[in-house]
Amino acid sequence: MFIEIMPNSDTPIYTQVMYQIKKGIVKREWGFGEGLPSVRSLAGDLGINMHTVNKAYNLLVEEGVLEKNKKGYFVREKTAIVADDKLQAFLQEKLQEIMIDKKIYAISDETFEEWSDTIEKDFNSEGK
Amino acid sequence: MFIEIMPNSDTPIYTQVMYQIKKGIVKREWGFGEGLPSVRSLAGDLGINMHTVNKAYNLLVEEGVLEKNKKGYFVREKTAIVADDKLQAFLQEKLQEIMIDKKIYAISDETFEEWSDTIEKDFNSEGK
Amino acid sequence: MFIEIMPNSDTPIYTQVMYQIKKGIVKREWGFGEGLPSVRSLAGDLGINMHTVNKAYNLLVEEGVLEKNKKGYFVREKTAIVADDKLQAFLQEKLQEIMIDKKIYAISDETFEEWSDTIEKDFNSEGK
Amino acid sequence: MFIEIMPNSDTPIYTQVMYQIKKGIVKREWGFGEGLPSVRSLAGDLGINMHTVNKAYNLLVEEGVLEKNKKGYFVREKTAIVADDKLQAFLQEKLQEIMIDKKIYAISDETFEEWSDTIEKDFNSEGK
DNA sequence: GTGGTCTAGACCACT
DNA sequence: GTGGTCTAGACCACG
Repeated sequence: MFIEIMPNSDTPIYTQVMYQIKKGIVKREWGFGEGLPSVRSLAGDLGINMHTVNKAYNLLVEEGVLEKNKKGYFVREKTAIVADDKLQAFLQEKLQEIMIDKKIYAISDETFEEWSDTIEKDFNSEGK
Repeated sequence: MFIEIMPNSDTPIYTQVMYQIKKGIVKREWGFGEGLPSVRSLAGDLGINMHTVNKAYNLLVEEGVLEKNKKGYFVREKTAIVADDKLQAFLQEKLQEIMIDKKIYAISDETFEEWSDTIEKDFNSEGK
Repeated sequence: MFIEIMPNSDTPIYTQVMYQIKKGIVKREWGFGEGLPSVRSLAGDLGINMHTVNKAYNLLVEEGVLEKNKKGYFVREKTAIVADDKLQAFLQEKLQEIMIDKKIYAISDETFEEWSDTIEKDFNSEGK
Repeated sequence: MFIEIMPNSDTPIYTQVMYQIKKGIVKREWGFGEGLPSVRSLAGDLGINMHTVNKAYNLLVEEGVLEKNKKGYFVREKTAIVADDKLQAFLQEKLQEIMIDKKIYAISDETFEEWSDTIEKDFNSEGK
């Protein structure tokens, strides 16, 4: 799996790590039940601090995406990942924000579709 | 126009104000060239800090949504509002995040459509 | 409120802080809705690190005991504090452990009652 | 005797083993003076590391619950098992924590009694 | 002034 | 070798 971090993005690093891991799961680069790299090794690979990775992992546990045991962190079984009310509200809010910006900046449906397709294709592309 | 602020949301207040204003424009509650409430009065109405409103207004000027002159802030002509590269990248990133969460939490296309429709309807509804 | 930390205890400091805060709520030294000391000031008072207090506060938010907004951390309304299954299982496990030790070490019911009474009295005593 | 280990519990495995053994003694599944399974065989049965069992056994010797001789580990005579100050303090602290949580989460006396009864019944039930 | 993020580095617990 | 805890200190975002 290729995790890319943009240190200068407005998005906090731990959030980026979270999404990159979720993306890896979506792309099936990590199967259910599979173990993730250790906190320290991933931190080393990405050139970031251990605590930052740790925070990302723990938040993913809270979200129900990962689980941890005494050996480390693992991808949880798919059946267990469910969006609670708070997360659904969060997604709806985010969706509304995008739709507002789409209107305000007069981004055409075509452009928007194009973006979606590119992302979707990325999901289905072979991981590294 | 009704601006609703959720003080306990994770979204910063100035961001909420920005989106509520943009939404007002989308809903045509504010026409192009129309003046916005003064920083002080809006802050008073919403019960928030003057600096917060000020920040929201100024960021909207930066984004090209508003313009400022000696009399105050005004909605800019529609033709002038264009998303620059940075904003486009930001929107694409946000779109990717939603799509990742949609997949991870196995949110059905139907549910997603439903959300979009609700938001869309809100855009076309009569503002209070 | 008097928070006492035992740096040499086996119990992690953040756990101690959590229980001291809950105890303060039980003793009604902190009312519902009341604000807690800032992360940094409490850390200063206790002579511990800011991050440790922060962790305690955030875990209490997860547990539903506190809530946070942009101004800081607050005691949540009592009605909202409910033990979920995991927490109930945890308490039952802990209860079983105590009962096992009670039997093994032949601690008399009288001694045990005495301990409970002392703790209960402490709950009802005037805070600092 | 049936020793059940929950690998995903927050409680360290050696602690779980310790309590399961104490529980076995309470349930009189192991009489005083009786020998315990060898470190290797128990570790094998439970599918855990030998060192982990070893640690549990040695800590129980320290606590005065077991004694060790050249032939292995044995349940010590009941009269010899006494809680020292440190252990008493530990139990009182644990008791206080449970009582705090009971109050905070508004767990009723009835529920609590029920839990105690269930545990007590387990103590008196026929072992496996 | 409040919390949030990130880093660097140390020591410990568990298996 | 894995994660957990704690510290010290810096910089930033928010209101």
